[in-house]
Amino acid sequence: MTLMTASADKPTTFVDDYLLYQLASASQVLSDEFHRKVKASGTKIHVWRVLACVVDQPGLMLTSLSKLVLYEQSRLTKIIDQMVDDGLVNKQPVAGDRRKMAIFVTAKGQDLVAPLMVSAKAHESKVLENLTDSEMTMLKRVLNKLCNLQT
Amino acid sequence: MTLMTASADKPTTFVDDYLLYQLASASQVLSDEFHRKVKASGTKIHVWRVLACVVDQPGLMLTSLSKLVLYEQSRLTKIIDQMVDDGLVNKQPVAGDRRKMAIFVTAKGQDLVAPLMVSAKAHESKVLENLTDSEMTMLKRVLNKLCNLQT
DNA sequence: CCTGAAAATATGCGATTTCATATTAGTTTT
DNA sequence: AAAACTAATATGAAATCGCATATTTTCAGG
Repeated sequence: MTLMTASADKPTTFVDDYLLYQLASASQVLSDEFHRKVKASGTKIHVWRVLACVVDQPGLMLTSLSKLVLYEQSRLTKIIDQMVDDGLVNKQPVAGDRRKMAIFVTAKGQDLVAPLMVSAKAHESKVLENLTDSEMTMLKRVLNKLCNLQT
Repeated sequence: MTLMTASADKPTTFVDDYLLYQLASASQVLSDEFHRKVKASGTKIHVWRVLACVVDQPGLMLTSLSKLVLYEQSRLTKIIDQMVDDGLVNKQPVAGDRRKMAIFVTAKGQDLVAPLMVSAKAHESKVLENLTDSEMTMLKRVLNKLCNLQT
């Protein structure tokens, strides 16, 4: 039999042994925890997310960035426009294709995101303290594997 | 040194080795995949989510259910009210505390959710085919551990 | 090059979500 | 047993999101 993942004594309910629920739950619980700090610092969650991604991969065009950030394109367009207004990022036309816009972080955006990235890594470390080294390594490896299955 | 999770050759970018991003990404990518099927069947995502949870743990009051479903309370109130109108669940006053409402699935709700749960498990199986048994076991165990850390 | 298809981004609007707070009910303290 | 506190749910207004679609530009075939 294949479905005996959880503790064998109590008959497992649906959601507790359903991978997509477990992923959503772990993601939400842990993210909410950190998001409280982000909000406390006066930054909106989506601004944090976008900045972290733009810093990570500067110069992406909107569509690619929307895949990285995991936000739908039209939503990201609106967020970016707002962030441009706020001086956090800028849109540069791409030479050779006048449709494309490359997104870069500004100095102001850098200043905003830098401490948050430090804080994010600190929070992550705290979370990971609860796992063994091998658990952590395997978790990250498996998560990456899962992400790259997308059909 | 502690932060060497990803392949040691390419200098890892921030998000790719950041647990909260990996969790969010895996969750979104895999959920979106299944959500396409849910939408195709004409059911809203949040209706699917709530039904699966109510079937799983019938009779929870709104607040407890909102924690299980991972939806904010006032949002769940509105969703449940709509679902009551649609005959998918019902709210029963709880004896002994007139504030509380216990949520149960109706026969119509059952009929709607049953095939989706089968489909969900089938989708999960397909996803899990890409992992070894020990990877799967450990993944689910670690995810549960992470969820229960919440401060 | 002209036409039709595809890609990248933008936009309008309806629907959903969130936030703060109201309301009602139970609990505790004195 | 009144006052103050806490808990459970509801509600209204503002913000956000998502869908469908428009617009502009590039690409591919004949």
